[in-house]
Amino acid sequence: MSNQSLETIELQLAILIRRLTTATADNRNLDRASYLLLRQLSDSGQVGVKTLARELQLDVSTVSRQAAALDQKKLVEKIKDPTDGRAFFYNITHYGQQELEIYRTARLTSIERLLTDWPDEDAESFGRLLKKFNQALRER
Amino acid sequence: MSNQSLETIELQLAILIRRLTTATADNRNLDRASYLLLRQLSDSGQVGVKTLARELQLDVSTVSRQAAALDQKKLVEKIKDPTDGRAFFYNITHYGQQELEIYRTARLTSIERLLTDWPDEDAESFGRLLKKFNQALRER
DNA sequence: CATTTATGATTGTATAATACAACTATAACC
DNA sequence: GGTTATAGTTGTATTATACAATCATAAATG
Repeated sequence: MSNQSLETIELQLAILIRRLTTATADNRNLDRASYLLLRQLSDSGQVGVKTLARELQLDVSTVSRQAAALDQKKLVEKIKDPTDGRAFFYNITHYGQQELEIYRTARLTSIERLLTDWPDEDAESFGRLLKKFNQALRER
Repeated sequence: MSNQSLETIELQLAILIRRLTTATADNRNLDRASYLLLRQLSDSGQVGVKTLARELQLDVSTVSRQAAALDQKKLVEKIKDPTDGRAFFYNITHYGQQELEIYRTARLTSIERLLTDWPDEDAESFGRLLKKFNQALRER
């Protein structure tokens, strides 16, 4: 790998993360943290915070608070595990599913706006490489 | 642009930002915020917080605090603007320059480790596309 | 030239996202 | 049945950020 490429990636990642931290701070609906948690629940529902924390690679305490916040807003419901007195399941609610879709669509739209004049090939590569990079981070 | 690409980018960006927020939280030297500020000072030194805030697209108050922290650690020095009683310059110190290099090298190394078996072409594209995306974000 | 307005910077306050440590309640193990 | 492990929550701390208020000085205005 050329050193030039490496240096570009290093700097641009630093910039990107700062930019996105700021940019996504200004939403009134779902905050970024809740978004991924809600997505995860929408997919692999019927799990507790421990499992979610593992899947999302976050501390259990973090997920516990985020899940409590979603519960508060009626986006999920917390159900006692009948077979284990310590454990709970979370289920996304119908309302949660709707809100998730709304938020996701808004995100898609705003990203689409950023990419308006990108060649298809660039958009395709960017998605693929982001995914590949995340994979590498996850396995690290 | 295919909807598939868009959806991939949307999700992978959300994951990336979470991952990097966490991953870079555990360094003892320079925190991420200081890093970009210090880089900026290393390049375009002799400017005050207002200019820095504009360049970094951050609120002035944020930069003011970050700069104060760098000053505290002797990584920069704060100099009164002789021509304007309200204003200051910041200059990176020799020590600051050294620390910046050390930190940057460490970052390069850890990213390089992630990309070990990436084809050159992928690394090159990833850097180029990140930069392009940041550009789009900046101009938004 | 005196008053008002604009500007550079700092500080107070608030919020979001996170981790680690301490704790509670229940289950599993021997 | 006592000890250890596990699911989850809560207390506390840190980092990064923004917005609003404030301070001091400079610039503009009449």
